[in-house]
Amino acid sequence: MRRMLEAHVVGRRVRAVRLSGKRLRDPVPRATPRMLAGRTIVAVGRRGKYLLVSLEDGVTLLSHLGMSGRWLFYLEPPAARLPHVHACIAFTDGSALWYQDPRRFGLLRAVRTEAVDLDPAIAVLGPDPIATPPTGPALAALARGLTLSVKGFLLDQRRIAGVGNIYASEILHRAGVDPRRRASSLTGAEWARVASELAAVLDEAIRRFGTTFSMYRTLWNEPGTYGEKLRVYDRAAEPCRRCGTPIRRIVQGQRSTFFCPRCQSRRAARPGARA
DNA sequence: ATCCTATCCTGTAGGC
DNA sequence: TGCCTACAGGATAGGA
Repeated sequence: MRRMLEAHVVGRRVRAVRLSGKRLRDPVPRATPRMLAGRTIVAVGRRGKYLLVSLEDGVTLLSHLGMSGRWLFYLEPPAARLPHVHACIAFTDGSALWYQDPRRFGLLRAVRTEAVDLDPAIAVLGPDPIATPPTGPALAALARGLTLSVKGFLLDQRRIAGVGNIYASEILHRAGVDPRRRASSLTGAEWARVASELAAVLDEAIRRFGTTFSMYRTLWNEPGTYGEKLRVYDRAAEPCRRCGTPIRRIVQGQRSTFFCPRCQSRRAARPGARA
């Protein structure tokens, strides 16, 4: 989304902003429209899952898509109105950016650019694995002493910022690690595999514009194509693509986890591993 | 500090 | 067809 927004909105000047008035994760501050109006977008950044749309005069629009949020860009906004649109940013050239979010778990607020890192949502984030690809030893250090599961570890944005529920399952399958293992119990070799698969999965998912299995769309309302690459997510009872064993679905911390009980066991033989 | 649970909200799929 | 439950890409407050 950062890359798509960068290509389409940098250089455009905000004419006006309309809000639905509905609360998202937090209330959208009423000052947001007047902080953006009249200013030109100069860059689009990202920290973990948060988008940072920065404008002139040191103003940044902070945004998170939550579970069901999407940004839609229109050269000419449609006359028919969509449901669940909580922000319409109209540009001076007639184009527009709309924020749509049925479940309203997203976040939207304008902040001072110099204070972005102090924003409570941003301040708690751990290292960003795309900006700085993690090494095995670095992950092992972050996990030292923790009793939570390795799946829970990957999902915790305060430890690693940016991995969500789909990619956590995918990373652990590719790394051959059981998601139920305690994070502190992984060997150095296992952390090394998690680190490299984490980087590989995020890289390919980004190149494919994300994973659409229902609601998510790109900036142009098209599905992302990483769904074609999924090995375990949403494939309960289907055969593992590597060994044919039925994929299992379990629940960890109220979130679904998908894994192959054979490939992701401690004894599993792994491709490329010595016998 | 770490962990676990419940909660916010709407839409959809599947069983009956 | 309607009615019901379960579940969905996330983060956080509050309690143990």
